[in-house]
Amino acid sequence: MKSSQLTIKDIARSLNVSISTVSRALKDHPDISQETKDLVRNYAEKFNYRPNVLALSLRRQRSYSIGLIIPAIVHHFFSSVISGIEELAHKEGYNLIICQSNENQYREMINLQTLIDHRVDGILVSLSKTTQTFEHFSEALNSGMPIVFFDRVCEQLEADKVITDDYEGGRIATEYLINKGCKNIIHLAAPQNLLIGRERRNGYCDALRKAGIEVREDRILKCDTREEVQTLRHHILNIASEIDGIFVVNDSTAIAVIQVLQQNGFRIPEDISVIGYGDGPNASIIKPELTTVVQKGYEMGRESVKLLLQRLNNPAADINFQTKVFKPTLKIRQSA
Amino acid sequence: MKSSQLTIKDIARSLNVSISTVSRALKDHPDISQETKDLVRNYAEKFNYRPNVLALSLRRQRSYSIGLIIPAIVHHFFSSVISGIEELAHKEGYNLIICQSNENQYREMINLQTLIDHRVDGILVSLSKTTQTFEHFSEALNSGMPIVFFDRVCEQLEADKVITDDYEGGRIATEYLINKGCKNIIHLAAPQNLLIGRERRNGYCDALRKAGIEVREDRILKCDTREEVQTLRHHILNIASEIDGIFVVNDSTAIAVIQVLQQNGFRIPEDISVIGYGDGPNASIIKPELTTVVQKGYEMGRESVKLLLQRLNNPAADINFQTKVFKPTLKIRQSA
DNA sequence: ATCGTTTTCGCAATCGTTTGCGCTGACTAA
DNA sequence: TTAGTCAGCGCAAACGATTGCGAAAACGAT
Repeated sequence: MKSSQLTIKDIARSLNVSISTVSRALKDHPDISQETKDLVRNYAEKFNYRPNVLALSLRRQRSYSIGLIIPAIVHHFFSSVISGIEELAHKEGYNLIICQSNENQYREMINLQTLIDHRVDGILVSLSKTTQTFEHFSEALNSGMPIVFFDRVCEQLEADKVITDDYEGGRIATEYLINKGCKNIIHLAAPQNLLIGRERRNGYCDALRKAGIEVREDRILKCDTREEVQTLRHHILNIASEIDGIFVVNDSTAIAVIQVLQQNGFRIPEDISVIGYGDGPNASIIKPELTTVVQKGYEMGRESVKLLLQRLNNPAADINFQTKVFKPTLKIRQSA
Repeated sequence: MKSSQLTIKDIARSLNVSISTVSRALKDHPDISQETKDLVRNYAEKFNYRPNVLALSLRRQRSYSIGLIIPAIVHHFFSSVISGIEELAHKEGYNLIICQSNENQYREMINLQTLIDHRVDGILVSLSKTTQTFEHFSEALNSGMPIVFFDRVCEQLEADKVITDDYEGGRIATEYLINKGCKNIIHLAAPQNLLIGRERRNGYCDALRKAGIEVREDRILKCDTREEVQTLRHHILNIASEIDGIFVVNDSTAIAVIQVLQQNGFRIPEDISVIGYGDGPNASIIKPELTTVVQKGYEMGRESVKLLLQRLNNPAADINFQTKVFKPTLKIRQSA
């Protein structure tokens, strides 16, 4: 079976011309006569010749593929980013290799190495939660690999970045709660090693301060998954009666919190208002529908590719790294 | 910058040995003296030599990467399949190239060609909704490309397959409704060109017949997205008062239906029982929580890779195609 | 008939790696 | 001394494609 693919060598042999003639004929090189071109092209078409991308990449020293390292595909935000990336990448003739880090620094490092080994032309990265050191990335950057970080980026790394203004996101969410009359607002936060975690938290804190509300450390809980909500269930319920607002770092955690509170007799938003972050499809499934900060995954994906392509298509000259910032907005529904 | 990666040629030059010696030293070939081996290996390690995967693939005529064609990453079922695939594939040293067809036959064909062009060793496919012809796949199969179809498969194609027993799924869901006392059950179905669409429908029909309930064509609606629910909104509401049960072909559609019904005063499950299909995370967010047929995405992904690897690792001898069938179960919650 | 041009094509190197085979030199055995 | 063995290494082809350069025809001009 496995009649392994037709090559220009095969065509050359069959047609009694040289390999180079076939190559040139296929790409319409002026040195080749029309007659020969037709001959070669008809043959190629008839037997469905397809160039070997591997050989091409080797020869050109360019693979026309880009790598993506993402914490987890199952999160709606990330899968919508992927859609944006794919869309544009394919349109520009690039192929996408996707790797999941599963929120694990070690896997992330392996992924990075894999992509480099495959000689991708550039890499798109959203950091894993557990990533604490960044040498793997700075090494890659220094060796000349173009990398664009998106959403979960790292301040210390000098590179192109695409982010949402998470400080702003935290601020507008919290201010909305304050304006609604909330006085005792807690924050369920992402790990603070992530910039997005710090920024959203800072936005929350500053909004409180600006309103003259004391910022209490015991009202900021590290809690950004459904599972963690279960772990912190008792603690949350203990303080639930003293609070009237919650700003949660992502939608699925917000939903889990709402469920726990509802199960224990708290009414949302009458007793406690809740705001999420992300605006995924779940936000409008939960009752009450979730008020949340909207994050534009698809657009961020596209923008990341754009930045990467800019770098790929320009000579190494441009050393100015860019950071593209998306402004978050608040989608007001029922939960706050 | 772009100090393009170190090659064995570079090492050979620096160390004043031949290229072949470097190659052999790195892979512990007995012909090379320990001394030389150490020399080469130390150098390689020190300067972080990494073999060029492209060159290797070209040489070996094997890329150690497998392709995946999937309708849409954003669906939870598919992203969990991906996780299963990735997990096993990476463990076995294979790299994954993911393509989305976006439920579009043309894109699917492009994806297939792209993967073949990249000389993947094998391909995993779940068909797009709009795919009506299958020559692209049969051609690829005939040319010797190993392909495993999963979930959305095609009867006519002779290949390895991984499916859930969708007939059974439709049957147990419908029987459960019947046992709950439902007499007037409608079915919101997937496109009937998809085998899973036909099977689930047949399961539904047979369950009705077995219970002595007439199968009415006007009670089977083609409707498998949130958007279509909106389109059919009026029709659904018109018949809502005559029915007491709905078997829906997937969770998100089921949820959309519940929302529409609730908005119009129908109580779930008191007035109408609803059963979904898939058991994604949304199922336990909606109120009432969704009773649904569970589909094991992660496991199906793993199994698909297993079948593919079997074929890759065996000589072409084995012509017997296998079909691995997962038995669906019913996750009973509140909506039925 | 001779020279110069132009058209049309082939040779061979190259990308990074593997691998069959042959070669050299040291050593052993007679 | 000579032949044979073997350890240790290099040459070169191969994988599939591109491309600079040279070369063989064909043709016109003188």
